[in-house]
Amino acid sequence: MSNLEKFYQPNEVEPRLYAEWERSGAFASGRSPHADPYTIVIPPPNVTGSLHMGHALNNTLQDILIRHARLVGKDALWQPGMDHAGIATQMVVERQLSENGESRREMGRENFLSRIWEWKEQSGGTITKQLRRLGASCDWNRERFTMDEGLSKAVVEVFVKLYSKGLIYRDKRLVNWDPKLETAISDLEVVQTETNGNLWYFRYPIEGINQKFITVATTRPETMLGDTAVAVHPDDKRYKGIIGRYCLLPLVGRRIEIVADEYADPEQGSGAVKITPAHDFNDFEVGRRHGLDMINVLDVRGRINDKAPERYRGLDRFEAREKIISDIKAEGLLEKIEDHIHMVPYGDRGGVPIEPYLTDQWFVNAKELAKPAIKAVENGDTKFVPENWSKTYFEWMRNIQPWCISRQLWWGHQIPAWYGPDGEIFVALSENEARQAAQKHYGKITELRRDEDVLDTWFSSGLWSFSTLGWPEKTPDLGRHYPTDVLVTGFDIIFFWVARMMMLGIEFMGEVPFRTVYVHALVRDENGQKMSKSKGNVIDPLDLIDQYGCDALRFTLASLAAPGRDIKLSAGRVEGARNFATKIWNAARFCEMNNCPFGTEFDPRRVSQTVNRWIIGELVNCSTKISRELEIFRFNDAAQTLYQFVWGTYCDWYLEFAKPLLAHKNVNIKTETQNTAAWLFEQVLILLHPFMPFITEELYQRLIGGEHKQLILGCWPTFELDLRDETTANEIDWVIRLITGVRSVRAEMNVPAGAKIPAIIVGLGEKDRGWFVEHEKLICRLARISDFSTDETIPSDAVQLVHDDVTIFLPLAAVIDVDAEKNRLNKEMKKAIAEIDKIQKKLDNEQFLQKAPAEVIEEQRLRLVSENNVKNKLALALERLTAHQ
RNA sequence: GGGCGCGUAGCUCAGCGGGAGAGCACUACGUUGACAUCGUAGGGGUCGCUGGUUCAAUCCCAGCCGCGCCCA
Repeated sequence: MSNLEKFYQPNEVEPRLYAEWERSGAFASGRSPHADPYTIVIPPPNVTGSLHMGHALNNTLQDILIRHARLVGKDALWQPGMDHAGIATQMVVERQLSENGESRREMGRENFLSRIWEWKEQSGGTITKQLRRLGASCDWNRERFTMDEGLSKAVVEVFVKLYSKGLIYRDKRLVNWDPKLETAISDLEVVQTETNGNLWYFRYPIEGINQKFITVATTRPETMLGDTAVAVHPDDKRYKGIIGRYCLLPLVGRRIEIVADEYADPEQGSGAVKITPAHDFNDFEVGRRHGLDMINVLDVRGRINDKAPERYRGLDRFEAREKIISDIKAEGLLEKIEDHIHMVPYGDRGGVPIEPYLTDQWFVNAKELAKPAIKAVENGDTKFVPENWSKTYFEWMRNIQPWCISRQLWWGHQIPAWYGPDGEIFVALSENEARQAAQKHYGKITELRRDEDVLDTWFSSGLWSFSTLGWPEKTPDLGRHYPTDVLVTGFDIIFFWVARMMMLGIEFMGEVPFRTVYVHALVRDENGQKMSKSKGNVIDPLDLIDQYGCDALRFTLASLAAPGRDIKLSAGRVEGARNFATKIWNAARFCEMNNCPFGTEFDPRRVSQTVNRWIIGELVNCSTKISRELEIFRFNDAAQTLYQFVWGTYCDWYLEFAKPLLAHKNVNIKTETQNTAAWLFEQVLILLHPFMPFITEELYQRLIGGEHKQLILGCWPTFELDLRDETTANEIDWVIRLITGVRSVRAEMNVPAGAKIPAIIVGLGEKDRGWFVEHEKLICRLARISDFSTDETIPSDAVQLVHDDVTIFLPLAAVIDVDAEKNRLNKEMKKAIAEIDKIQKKLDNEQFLQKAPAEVIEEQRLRLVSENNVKNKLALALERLTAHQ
């Protein structure tokens, strides 16, 4: 009997084992100070976040790498943590406040921030608990947060240094402005959304020519209040005569010049385009080229400000749009309205259309920082896997824009800049230093005002790869774990995060932050749709864990993680992986029932039984493959290799082969097989552990007993390749194919599965005779043969199976349908002949013989011989059948 | 418009120069003492289309058709 329950119970096992791992310090790095370090920093999830499928995939892959590294004896560090998610967090807490009728402005900055910290303590970081459910073996004692003291220090340090090098500067530029959140946001946080809108054609009167107009088309009429020019293409004949003249801006009355600029597209609309430099990125450039005024007509909330005529002031931008249209119409200046599909930029957090908005902000000179970051990928200091993603990286980096890093929020790292009364800027590590600098500058103690803005969250997460290791202190960790080995991430944050870590890592550490960037795909639903709340097709990884167990989910994600292709996830797939877990569990029960002694010394070299030697050889193959596949991040291949080996080889064949040996009366044979089965299973558990940590740990501990250490801290097997011997592999392959062949014929002939039938084997040569003799009993057992005769007298009415050089006769006089049997043999014959034709054609081709490599030719010759062999045997069989008739 | 990628069995996908593969689904049979969350066997593919390179193309190249994604 077995001590193991009939089924594996993930819900019981997972929390128990995880707690044990964590408590025992199994995740902690630094346990083997002399081993090579292996380091991964987690892409920090938002403090507001909760686990979705993308996280599940991302962290499963990281955990596989980390657990593998740990098992191969490296000093593995998986550095966990979260980022403070400036906008998202502030929104969450503000929403809470408004439910209580409070507002952040009323309570003031300090109170608001302490409320956020309170919130963080209570409900922030849900995701780190969820990562535990995923089995993530992060070194939790080292968990960091972008707003904690050390990381904040790093942020200030970086800001000050970059400022002093001129790489951070203050500038008045157009930025993406979110009127709902009242802050600048980054280009990357803007989602271009296709929208059904209109194109309004307005007629602007030309000054000095009665009743003459120039027509401009716009998708945003309200911006006309800030127009400072109309542009036409210099080659556009229609407008040649009026370049340099002025029009009178309707409703406003301002004189604006008609300028020639190639930005105006003669094909678009009327060919003339209104220019609003303060409210459009393209117009901004035109404005710069022509020295135009930049008139900002909106306030921070997107309402018309007092730069506009009185009657529009205070109107929301969309109310203003309506009013302007109707006013223009009333003046008879509305030429026409067309339907128009165009892209409207939305803020991805606030969800409202963003405005290009002219303000003073802090910028990073990204172009400068990008130079070495581009070079590092060009010369291979950092490699992308799949390699193709480097193109995306280059594309972005080579066209990089100044990075606006200031945000008009309260939650975040406040910018370490102070202003004097005259606007003089003092950037310093502390207020004290700023004061001293100011005193020096002004020659007296001067009141300073600190910049109220905070930094973009990505500014601090850009430092993640070294700030988490203790920088700016010169910690031993920094020397040991930087550069990290691999960054595992989705392609969607190559720009946000990877690029910025590259730039900042190189700038401050003098070296790339990671050797490899492994970019995985997106997880979609089973129809290939992106999962989204609005579509209602979100699959919650925690639900799948509840339903099928964590290992099943992990194994599924790993199997589907083929490079360069998105993952279509369905529950059916996870169910399959759950079944795999059950299979593993039952293999363990089998070993246990057969008293296989786990945890004992075993020397695979001292094994005598062929099937035992064979499975050891297969294991060597399997483990070599997996090591290689993990090394090159082929998670899907590694998962498949494991699945195939455990289920298709170990369970389907080896355990079946082992059954008679486990019941053998020769104690040596029995013991050897018990030992082999147990040892092999232990190796399998280790190989599986990175993918399926819970079931493997559970079985390891249950089977091997308390005094042994945990599997998580076990030792990844390495084998000498000569443990596998090809002769044995060929031998068992011959046996397997023979058994399969007999089974196949039986099924086709409708022999009842339970019936044992006799067989005659003919044509054994020296080599296969030995194989046959050794495995006869096994073949009988697995092919349900009552007994074999090697008598050369050929029975007159039998089904004939051609197997390499031998023919097997199954005397099935009673069941044989001669025609059906003829058909069967003819079908095989046809196949053989087709193959022979193909090969013969090749071998008859002079060019082939001349140009193909010798081993290819030889291979074809061998194939021809063996196919001919089969063909002759089949011919013989057909002949016999006809004779019988 | 620029860039990246994908069209291989009913579905999801590996393979990517020399014998078309896996899982799931499907069909038939099956309680042989690990496992029905299982076993055994089987059917099913002009590898999107058209050209080219090559002794040889699902694989390389070009064009086309269909479908995604990213950036403007």
